[in-house]
Amino acid sequence: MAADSLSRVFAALADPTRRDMIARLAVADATVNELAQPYDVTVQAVSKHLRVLEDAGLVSRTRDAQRRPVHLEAEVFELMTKWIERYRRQAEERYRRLDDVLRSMPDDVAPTPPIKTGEPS
Amino acid sequence: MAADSLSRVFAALADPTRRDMIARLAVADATVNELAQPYDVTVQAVSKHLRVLEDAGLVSRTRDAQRRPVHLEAEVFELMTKWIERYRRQAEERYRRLDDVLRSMPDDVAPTPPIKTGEPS
DNA sequence: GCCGTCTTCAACCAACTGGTTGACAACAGC
DNA sequence: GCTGTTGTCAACCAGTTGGTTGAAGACGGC
Repeated sequence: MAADSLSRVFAALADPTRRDMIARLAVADATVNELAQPYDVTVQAVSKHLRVLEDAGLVSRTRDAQRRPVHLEAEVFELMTKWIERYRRQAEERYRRLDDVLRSMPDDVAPTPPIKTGEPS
Repeated sequence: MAADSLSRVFAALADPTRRDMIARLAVADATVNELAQPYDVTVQAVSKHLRVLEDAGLVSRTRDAQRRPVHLEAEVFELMTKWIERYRRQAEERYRRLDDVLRSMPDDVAPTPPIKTGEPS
């Protein structure tokens, strides 16, 4: 299913709790317990969320005794912005081009497909 | 669940088929049938995908007789880029600041802060 | 008015998700 | 060596998702 990395990243960020964790990790690294604090869920649930984020490459976990500090890996964001920007630009350019075409179109070229109707000759 | 708009947008883009549709819609508007052509799924499945994209505000559908041309709404992309860029910048700045601190830190200053920040021990 | 085309609606199904509880592994400290 | 803390693994459950088939709605053409 969502095997490709882009799908994993988008899916990971589709959850508000996970986005909030990202927001907090942008400020400082944190342990699983610390991350779990503000939410009304078990530590296990948070651990699962972190796994999703880790699989998406958005965070990494190191070892510090029995603690597992979580660290934000912001580079992956570029993957997304690249994808997004690509199509945003493409769409924008298309609109621009379409505008030009419409503006330069003489009256006798109707935008109505001249298929078998009262033929516009 | 994914009630907020940001979640809907991310979730919508977490599917490769839907991302592919976006890519094609960036080139030109298309009908449901046209969109369904390349994929090995039923038209109904594609219609469902389009509903997800529409709910996320990524596409809009107009009426043209019994056809429903699908149109890409690229503005929503900004919502995402804004979110992403915010935390990417924040994380980057944090790393920069941390770098400064480490660089300017004399040996006799213990790196143990009163609050638990990501201290590299 | 009927037919064919394009599209959606409804019901159903398998798989995934986000949550739970319970057990257990790893480690610091006493 | 026990004990407490931190975190993960496993099994389970309800709800969502992405797909299917079948029926029906909306419309142009004849």
